[in-house]
Amino acid sequence: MRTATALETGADHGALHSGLLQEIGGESFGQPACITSLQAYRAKDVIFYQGDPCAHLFEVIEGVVKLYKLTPDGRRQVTGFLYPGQFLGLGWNDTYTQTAEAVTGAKLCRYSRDKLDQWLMLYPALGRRLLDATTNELMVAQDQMLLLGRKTATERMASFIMRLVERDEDEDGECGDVYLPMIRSDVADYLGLTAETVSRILGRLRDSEIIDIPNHHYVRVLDRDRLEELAEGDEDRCLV
Amino acid sequence: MRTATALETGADHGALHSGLLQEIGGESFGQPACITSLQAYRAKDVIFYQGDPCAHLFEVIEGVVKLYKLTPDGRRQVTGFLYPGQFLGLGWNDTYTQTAEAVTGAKLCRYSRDKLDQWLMLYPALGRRLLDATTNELMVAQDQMLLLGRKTATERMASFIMRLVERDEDEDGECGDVYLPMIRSDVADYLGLTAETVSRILGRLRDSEIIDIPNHHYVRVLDRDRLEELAEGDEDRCLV
DNA sequence: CGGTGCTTTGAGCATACTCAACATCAGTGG
DNA sequence: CCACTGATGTTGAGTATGCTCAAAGCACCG
Repeated sequence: MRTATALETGADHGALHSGLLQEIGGESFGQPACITSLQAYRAKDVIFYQGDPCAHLFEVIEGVVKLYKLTPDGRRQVTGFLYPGQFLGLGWNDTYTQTAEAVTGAKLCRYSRDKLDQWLMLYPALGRRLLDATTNELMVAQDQMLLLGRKTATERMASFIMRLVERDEDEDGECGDVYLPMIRSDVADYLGLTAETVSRILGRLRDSEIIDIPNHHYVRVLDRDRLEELAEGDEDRCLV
Repeated sequence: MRTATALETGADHGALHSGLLQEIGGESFGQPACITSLQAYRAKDVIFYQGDPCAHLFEVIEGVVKLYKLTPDGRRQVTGFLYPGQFLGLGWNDTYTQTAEAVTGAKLCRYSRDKLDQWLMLYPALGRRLLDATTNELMVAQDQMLLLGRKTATERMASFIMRLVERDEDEDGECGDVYLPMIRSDVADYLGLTAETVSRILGRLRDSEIIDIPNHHYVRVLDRDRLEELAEGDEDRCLV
């Protein structure tokens, strides 16, 4: 397990992207090194398995990570794709309740759960930061429940693309193509569909000239308004 | 056993069930009254609407509350049924992202969000309590995503009943009938099904002698092992 | 009693799935 | 550079699960 080639570039950790530590005062805490270390993963490396004892909390610094759950007979539900600034291993259990796997090459900041527990009592701002991150994940999860429980395949795809578009806009005002680092079956397992259906719907959106698909890992949005309508599901619901 | 009737008058509030205040020291904070007040609701009363400005956080003291989201065209997804000790209005937004409605008569403790914000910086244990509650909700939400995205109608119903059974066992070691305060269409909107399908599956579970249904609001589990198998979905998947 | 709201049951249908074939792409080694 | 390989993506035909629509059965309550 934990194939993770963990290229510990532990030289310059601490400072660079770690929102968590910045929040509670950057380097000024004496030994940040004793609580944190930077880990590097290649695409498809597993960061932890569902069921592993969980001693760490991770923060994505760079790259994209997917979280998923499996049923005993192998069906899979991807519960989220995590981008820089998001946390893995939230949930203070003995073991992880899902598997985390790098989608792209990724760098994660790793925090000791024990230390974090202690620090939570000392630095309220740290607790506040974690609480905000967690409530945010919770609200995203609730949107996803609506998507999985009540939206059609087309609405799910449209919602998914719209979210990525909005993420890019928030991030860097960029309005270019949307990057899909994950493969079709990952998208399918995230949206509660099959890979075939994802492929078909993308094809239909392309034929309707709502999007263009320059290659398998990029989508260009041609008609944002129409896509948004489809995502919200206040209209026709289907296509063609 | 949580009968729906509850509606005692709030003469002796303050002390009784409020986990949040107990955690940070009970009455010893000077004016707990300035931050908290006990509210009573009847079944079907709306506590807040999706879109309302949100000035309060609520804790269920007694009764059952449902949370749901609506699409523009009226489809509904129930995101949770909340029991005593659980919080409504987690998520620090300007407005509530879902509607909260009492399923049974209910008593809620209401906290001012502004005060809570201040207190979070003063009392780390309070932040810790909220963080634990939120991560717990998040993990339940992730289980629900697996249910909505990848389980069959029968597995969804079995999972739902099993959760209620386990809740009752944790609560009071009780092994009697499971109480379903909500109506069929609430269950349907929680499980991503229709009321008809919920009814049909319950009927089939009854015919298979896995459960008995003494009346619309109670389910007796006759074959717990078989129900658990169905819930986990490692076998046949269907029934009959 | 006659409502009204909830539940159950049935018949037919639609959406997304399954299974299968084929196309395309990325990486590898000759 | 090309041929080979395995992984990924697309497309088609037929099917099944759960939905829609409709009607009838119940329970509760004035």
